[in-house]
Amino acid sequence: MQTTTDVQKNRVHYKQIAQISGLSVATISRIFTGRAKVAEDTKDKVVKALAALGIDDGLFRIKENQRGGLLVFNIPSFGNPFYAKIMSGAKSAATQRGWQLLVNEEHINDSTIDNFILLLQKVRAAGLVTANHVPPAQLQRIAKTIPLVQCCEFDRAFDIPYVSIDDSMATRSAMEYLISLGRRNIGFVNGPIRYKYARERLQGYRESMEKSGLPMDPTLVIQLPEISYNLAVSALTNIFNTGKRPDAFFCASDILAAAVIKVCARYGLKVPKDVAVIGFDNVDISFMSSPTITTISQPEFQLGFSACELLIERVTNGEAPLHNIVLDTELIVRESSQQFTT
Amino acid sequence: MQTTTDVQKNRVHYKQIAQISGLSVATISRIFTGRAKVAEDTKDKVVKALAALGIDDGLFRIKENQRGGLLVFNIPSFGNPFYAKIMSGAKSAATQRGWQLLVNEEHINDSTIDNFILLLQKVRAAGLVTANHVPPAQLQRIAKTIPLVQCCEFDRAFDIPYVSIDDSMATRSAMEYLISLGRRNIGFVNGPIRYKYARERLQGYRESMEKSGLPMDPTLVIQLPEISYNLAVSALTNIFNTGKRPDAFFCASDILAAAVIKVCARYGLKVPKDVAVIGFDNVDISFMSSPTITTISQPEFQLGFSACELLIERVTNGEAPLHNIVLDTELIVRESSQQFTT
DNA sequence: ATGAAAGCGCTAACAT
DNA sequence: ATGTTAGCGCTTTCAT
Repeated sequence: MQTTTDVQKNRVHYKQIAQISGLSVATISRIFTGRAKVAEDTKDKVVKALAALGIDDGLFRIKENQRGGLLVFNIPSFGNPFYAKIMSGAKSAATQRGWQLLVNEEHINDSTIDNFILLLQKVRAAGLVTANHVPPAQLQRIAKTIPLVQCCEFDRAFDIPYVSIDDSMATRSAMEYLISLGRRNIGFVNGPIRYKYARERLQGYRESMEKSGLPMDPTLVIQLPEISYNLAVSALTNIFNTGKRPDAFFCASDILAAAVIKVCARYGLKVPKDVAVIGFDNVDISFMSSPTITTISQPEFQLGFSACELLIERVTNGEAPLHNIVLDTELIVRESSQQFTT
Repeated sequence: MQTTTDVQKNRVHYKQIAQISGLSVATISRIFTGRAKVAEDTKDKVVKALAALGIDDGLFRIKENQRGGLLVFNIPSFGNPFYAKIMSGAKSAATQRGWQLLVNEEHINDSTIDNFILLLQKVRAAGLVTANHVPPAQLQRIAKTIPLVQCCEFDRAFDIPYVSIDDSMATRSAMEYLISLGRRNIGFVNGPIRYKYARERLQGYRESMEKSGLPMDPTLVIQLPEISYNLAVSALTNIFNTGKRPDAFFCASDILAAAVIKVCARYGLKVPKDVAVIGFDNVDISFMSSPTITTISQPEFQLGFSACELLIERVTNGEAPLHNIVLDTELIVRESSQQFTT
């Protein structure tokens, strides 16, 4: 037996297959590693031997086993639908090239990093994509352990490649649109500031307000400790209770935009007439809600796809030159910001 | 070198560690397998040796490596938020017991099964939970390959344990509630009929209608090929275009309920006054939507947790007696079904 | 293309 | 608790 902690029992050994098929263990080894030519006839013998051992997937395993290994995609939360399409994209890229991809949900920080690295070792992951915010110390530690690509959220510090968007620019385009509609008293509902995307969106918001000479009301800038509908509802209720009546909200997530719309309804404010609302991510909720939500669409599928491609490149090509990818976003105008709705 | 396709390079060998630490390979082996006692001093030596080799996670790896292996949780779609909490539950159960859990998204059928089994082999999965509909042939094949537990969706055919709810009963309770509100002309928007849950919910719907002596209009029973908001909108638009005006809809998913509400709004029908709507799953959208959606809540976290527990039991305890778990559901009444809303 | 046999990495049995 | 040594499974080399 080998390294494994031996949880999987009843493992079939080459010796057995060799005996049943009348071949040598060397040939069996060659077949499964795919590192040498074997005759079709010989393969057939092995397939039959496997069948006799109650393993019916022999043929495929033989054909495909020589290809890529396992990649892990880590996300902070299954609950945020933003990641769904990203992972579909990543999975496509992996499958196309004969690699496997599995997904892990974990907030990576000082207290979880040990177990996380253990996980990567245990499954013999060949590479990792993170869509998380990872504190610098942990990021560096991971990068030492395994080929790494950052997706969406990233840190430029350690020359780790990333695939992302320009959050600041995307935010400015949405803000300029809001301002062009005549909105002046614009609030901002943001996610956790430890995320780079949150810092960049905040910066984009500030720049747009300043550039247009609009006064910024700090009480209208909400920093939530996480992307949470309920937390956003509470925070906005507090604001409205103070009597403030902004005429627009830019939100760092569609989920937060949905919360704004809900609270507006409770206070008898019409969206978009009284309050225009813009979200971020173009998640399903943005077109299911009433009114439908104007939002910034990220190329999620492509983000995941490119991240995975980049990772495979790095895993196979050792020390390829570092290159990053920045993809375009798109403002999708829906009911929550239009002046006149049907 | 061993079995591995050798994608991961630069592997550290026990011999190296032994030389640097001045110990024997046997001791290194003992430390990593955890199958024998080793002195703390000795461990320290190894930790230092690992550090010298640029591996900084040595200590933890040593401490924890003796524990469980890898479990895989397979779901049909990342896009359906219903699975988010299930996976959190499963992950908790795994972590508590020192097992690792990764998630895979795959529709399992005749054309994907080979690659899927290859995946399980490649990552050396010790066990599998499926939340998918898996056709009988593929289900049997998987069960031969690896310890298996079914979660939510299941097939009784091959004595594979499952953790689920009573879909038929849950549906009847919702239907009885609708009927008690005086609704008589009740439509049903269902998911793909290949899913057992869809068949059971349809049956529950039929039984309730019959029991109450209500006439069933087959054109008001919609079978969608997948849980899709857009498909539901189209189907409902067709119905409303024919002039039909049911006074309630029971939906096999909150996503479909959201679609009903949207289409009702387009046709000037008030929810719940003109049309009462009930969904299924208590997904986030159900309380974000306006009106909020009455729904059947499943104990998602517990479903995932129990499925994972059951799996670990089966993996470790070989031939434990088969036992299944059926958990309770709860009807959560919200605005979309209440006669008088604020 | 295949087998025989040597080599390698890991584990287990035995001795201390 | 640790080292020695035998043994096992897999890969690779060499010969055919």
